[in-house]
Amino acid sequence: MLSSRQKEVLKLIVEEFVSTAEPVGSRTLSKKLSFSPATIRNEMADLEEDGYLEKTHSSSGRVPSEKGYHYYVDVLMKDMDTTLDLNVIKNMFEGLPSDKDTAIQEAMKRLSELTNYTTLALGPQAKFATVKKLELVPLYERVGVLIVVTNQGHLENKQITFPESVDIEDAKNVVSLLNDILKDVPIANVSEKLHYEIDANQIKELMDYNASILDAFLEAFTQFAESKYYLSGQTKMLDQPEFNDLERVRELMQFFEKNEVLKLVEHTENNGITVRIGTENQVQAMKDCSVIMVPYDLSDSEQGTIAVVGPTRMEYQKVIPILKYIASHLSKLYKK
Amino acid sequence: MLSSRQKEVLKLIVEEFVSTAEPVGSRTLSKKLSFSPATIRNEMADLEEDGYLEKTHSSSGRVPSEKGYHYYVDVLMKDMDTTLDLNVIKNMFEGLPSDKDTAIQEAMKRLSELTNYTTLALGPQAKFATVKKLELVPLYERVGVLIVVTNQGHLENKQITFPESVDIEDAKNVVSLLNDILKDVPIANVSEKLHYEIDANQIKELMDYNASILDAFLEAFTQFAESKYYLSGQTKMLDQPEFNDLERVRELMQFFEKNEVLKLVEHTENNGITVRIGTENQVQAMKDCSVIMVPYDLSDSEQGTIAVVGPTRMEYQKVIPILKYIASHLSKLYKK
DNA sequence: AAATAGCACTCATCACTTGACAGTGCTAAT
DNA sequence: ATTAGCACTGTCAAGTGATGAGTGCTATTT
Repeated sequence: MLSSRQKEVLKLIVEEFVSTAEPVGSRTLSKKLSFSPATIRNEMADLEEDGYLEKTHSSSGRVPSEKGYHYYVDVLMKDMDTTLDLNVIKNMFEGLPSDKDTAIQEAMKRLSELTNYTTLALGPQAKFATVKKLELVPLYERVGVLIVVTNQGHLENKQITFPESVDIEDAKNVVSLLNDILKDVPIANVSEKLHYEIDANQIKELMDYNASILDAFLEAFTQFAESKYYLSGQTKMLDQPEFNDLERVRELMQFFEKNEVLKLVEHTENNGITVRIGTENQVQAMKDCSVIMVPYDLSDSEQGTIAVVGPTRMEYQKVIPILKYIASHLSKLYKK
Repeated sequence: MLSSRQKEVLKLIVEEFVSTAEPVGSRTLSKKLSFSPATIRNEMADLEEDGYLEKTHSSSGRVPSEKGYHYYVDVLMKDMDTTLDLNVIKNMFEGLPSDKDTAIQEAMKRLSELTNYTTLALGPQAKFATVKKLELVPLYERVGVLIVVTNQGHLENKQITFPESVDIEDAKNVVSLLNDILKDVPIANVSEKLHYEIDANQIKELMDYNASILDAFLEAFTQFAESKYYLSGQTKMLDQPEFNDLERVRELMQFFEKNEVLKLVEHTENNGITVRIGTENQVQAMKDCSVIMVPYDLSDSEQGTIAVVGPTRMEYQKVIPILKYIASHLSKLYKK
């Protein structure tokens, strides 16, 4: 258990380091607290022993450790006044497009501008979506587009080229059959359901003579399950002094380029705000970064996640309240 | 007019510099040509006077200028044997997905891996596409999705929320009317046509009582005209020694992040291969980069562009033949 | 006349030293 | 319990000198 003076010191070190990016020395702190540098040094030595602080080299000032940051976020911030200036985020929701997907994308762009950190949004998970309608639009001979509309208004499409042996009218019949079978079936179960019905029912007759149509249909559905995400303000990260190393920048950009970003927001059981600091992210390229994430609801069946990514030396105090606010308001925005 | 020895020297300087990224000195060249360094120096001095070469500082080796690169690409390469090793690009087209869009995306990824440069693909321009079918799928009360399918199988969708005063059955009628009116109309002309018909015809009656439906329709179409592009291997650029400067990297990444990449491939009248070197790109962030681009056809009405982006010190000799090959084969791939 | 050897000169780069500076830990004094 | 004093440690920026690659020019060779 930390003494209240230790808390005070830790808090000031975190805040000072967050704003200056320089290790904090005892002299600096003695100006803000009415104790001499020597006293502060003793407190700092204790905090370091307990793992809340670290030194960059033997005679440097102190820097918060992951544990230190966590204590700040979990304990110290709770006692602080984190009401936020609504003027700041007022324009956050102004004039958002009516289309949900693009609205969230746009909101994340703004959030990135507002915070100067990289933001990540996981589109509403299609997991819970169900099939609303299937449609096959013939384009030209033996080529058509299969369109799947979900109950949430998302859609997926896939061009299908039929083998010569297939009559496009037959294909249309298949689609109309599928429509009956798959209506209101959750996307995740489509594949299963389809296989089941094929074995049991008359589709077999229709499909049997060419399995490739079915494959095309199935492919369209698996594609559908892939989750989409939007990354905004990747380059904000480059403005952080911790990324003035070329090797580091390359590692980071390669991480952003690969589709591994999703790993960052995996395993969020908690349905409030989650803060992952440094190595907690389990990703090499993010070992000195923090991710703050929060789920949001667009409707009863649509849930997504938004996240802010920055250096461990992140303005938690500023970002967390904003993120909370946004998550709750995104929900309201489309629920009514 | 350059003497044949000058050509030889220029060619070797370009190739040497391309592979080493170090200014080329006379001693290096004298090993490859049977002349003494002094002789080479004289030739280099002449080439510099004529603007084909540059020095990085008063006593450095020579580096090709933009003019030098251009001469290499336009003149010297013509005399060279540029038949390419088909084994290398053999797997380029293997197992590409049947969906055109993702196929091109995937092909560009492979091209980026193969060349180690950043690649850019402009999806088939929707400009020439015409409307094949409109569909309105009702989702729940007062909300529906409008789907537009083009003759090329692309589609666009937009969620529309109807005002209370609108009956969704009316909306369906409107769509069916629009279907008749807009069928086979080029996307680019839809807006015009729509306005014209509204003034002239019976839609007015249907729409008049709430203009916002129409606005939603129109918005869907303008959105549609936006061209999509795919950028692959952005970070390949970071492997180039010319980008070992942090400021430069930031500038580049910010350029990639903004949607300005399209500026690079604008104004390509030529319908063969186009090479833009350095400042020819008219973009600050690309002033020491080259872009090699080539149009491709997917069908009579679908045309796109693929491009390779790298430093001016690019392996033109390697990239140009590959790009030519790919462009012509992409065309064949889907034309049959 | 073309090619080359020789030489003085120019820059960039690298390793090294040096001094200023910010900070610490410890001990003794308050 | 707090603080003043002091020796010590590591970082950083500036300055220095040696090294080496490369040039331009001129005189000489072929």
